Amino acid sequence: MFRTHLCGKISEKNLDTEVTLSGWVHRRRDHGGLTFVDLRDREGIIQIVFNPQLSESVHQQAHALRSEYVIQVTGKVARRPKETENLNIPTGKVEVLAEALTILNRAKTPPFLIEDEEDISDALRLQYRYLDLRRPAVQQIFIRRHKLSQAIRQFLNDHQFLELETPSLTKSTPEGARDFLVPSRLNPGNFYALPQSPQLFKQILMVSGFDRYYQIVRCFRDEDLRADRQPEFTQIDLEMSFIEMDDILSLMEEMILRVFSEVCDRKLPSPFPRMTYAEAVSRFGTDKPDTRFGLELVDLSELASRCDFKVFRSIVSKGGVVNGLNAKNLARLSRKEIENLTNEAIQRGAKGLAWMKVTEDGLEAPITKFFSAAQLNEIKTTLEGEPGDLLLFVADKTQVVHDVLGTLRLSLAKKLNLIDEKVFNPLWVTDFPLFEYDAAAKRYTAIHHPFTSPMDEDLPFLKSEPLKVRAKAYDLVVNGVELGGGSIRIHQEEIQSQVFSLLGIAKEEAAEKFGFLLEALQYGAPPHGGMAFGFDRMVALLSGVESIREVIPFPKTQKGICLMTSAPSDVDARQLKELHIKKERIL
RNA sequence: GGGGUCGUAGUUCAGUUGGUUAGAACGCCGGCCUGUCACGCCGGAGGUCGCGAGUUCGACUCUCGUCGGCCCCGCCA
Repeated sequence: MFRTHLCGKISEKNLDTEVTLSGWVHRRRDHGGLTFVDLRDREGIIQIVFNPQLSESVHQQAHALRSEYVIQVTGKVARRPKETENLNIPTGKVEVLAEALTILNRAKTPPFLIEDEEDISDALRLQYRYLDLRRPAVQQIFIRRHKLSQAIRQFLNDHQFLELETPSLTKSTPEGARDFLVPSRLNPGNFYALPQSPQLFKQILMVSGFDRYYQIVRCFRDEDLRADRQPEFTQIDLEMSFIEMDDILSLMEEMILRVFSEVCDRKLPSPFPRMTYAEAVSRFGTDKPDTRFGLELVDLSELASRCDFKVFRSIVSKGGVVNGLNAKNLARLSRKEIENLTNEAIQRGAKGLAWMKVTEDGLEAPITKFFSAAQLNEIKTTLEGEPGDLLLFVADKTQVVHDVLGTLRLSLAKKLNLIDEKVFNPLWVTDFPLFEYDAAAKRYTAIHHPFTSPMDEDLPFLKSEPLKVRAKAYDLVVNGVELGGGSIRIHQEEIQSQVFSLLGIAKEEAAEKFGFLLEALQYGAPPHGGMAFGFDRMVALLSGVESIREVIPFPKTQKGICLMTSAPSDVDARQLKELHIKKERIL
């Protein structure tokens, strides 16, 4: 038997009992006469004392111990002498007096210390991920990840959802992200695709009558990586029949409330506020607003159209907009610092950044001369300017203005320390447009996906003004992070055909690409809808880390490489031959 | 595909205007030490300055290229 207890679980309850522990040597403090070893396992750390008075030979053995050796120790649990208690660790009131020691395995000196605070480069951590994962703080993240998935499963099980599996080797579809392809040996020249999500399958499961489905499932997208994007990631995927939007929003809200409270003891405001897409974009410049702070965008187009500042006036007359943002207390910024803000704006696509400082005497800036006293006062009032504030303005096409000020808003909030890291601000964003217009391709594209149902009252606009049609789609945004999204699906073939034709997908093409779904919808599809959450993002949010790499056991670098295994790699010529694949360098 | 940033001992980092022997801390190795817990003290080893080319009498330092990590744009529910 390797052990009777876990290191971190030893307490005063075990006093005077003999225990056997197995674990890693966290640290050794060799005093010559007396040697202390901190023994670590998943549950924590316990101090082992090697005393020559207890056993000369075991004390001698302990001299050979080194960091990360795997050992087994047997001894009595004893209360520590009063003045030597260590209240920094949970087991700090007791220690184990070693009577026997077995070195189960030696260890090379690790490339970095197995310590929570160690500041190690990402590259090294990922190369030696197994050592990185040994760090207690890192393990906590994965324990939390486990608890979260269990809590979600339990909630969904309690609500009559069935966990059903969908294929990982499936069919490539044209919409959305780039597919990862898998060559088929049995079908020369043909490829499977790894699923971007189980979207089509879960709808078909509804047609089959399973009523409620869920899966915590791996998804794949072959796009460039970001801090919050990995080529393979995990979704909480679910779908329900005979429900409307409000049914699903309230159930999902209940789920989030419950699991956040169970896993991290976090209480969220309830009910979650709701905001339309239009409102989110006009107030925050984005469809995933961080509502933990103000700095909202204010539309000044009307005022701009009647001022003497040519830049503003001409942009408005050409159909653009002018928005302002009050950067509280930033009038102290130097010209250089304002220039930095301007550069940030320009990087985001603005032509420039106009500004005014609010002083006791009113607004001050080179451009104030283009405005009447009344107009200046109006600007100040509208933006709620108080002395010491800096007012920023961007004039451009609507999307550019929103994009620039939305980004600036976030970076200013960081700069001004306006974000309370302890707060979770959930928000439902609803009433998304169904389509957007792709000017380059001269066609409409689906904002969510092509199976999203239009709102009933907007159906008349499908033919006349497609951009006016709103979707039965919804996103859950927390602190500016899009945690999940979903929609009520189209279950009627006629509407689906109309949408396809607007998307420029010909009947034959639609039939070829996802004919199986279209056909299924004709055999009595129930009204249905669903949602998918980014599970990695959820764990990251609950763990307070920026990158989802931190919450994925074996993540890939920005170039899509696994530094531990060196995947992807070259393969044997024979393997390629079997797959009917020939490599050719395309220059 | 593009922009930014970083790369020096096992690790984290410093390194002056381009100057001769590249430093610190931690870690590692050896010794001493019976109440430490980031133990302490003494001593020691450890470097292709990411790689390649160029400029120069001389390059860690300047230039160009290249490789890799990270952040972002494009791309992406």
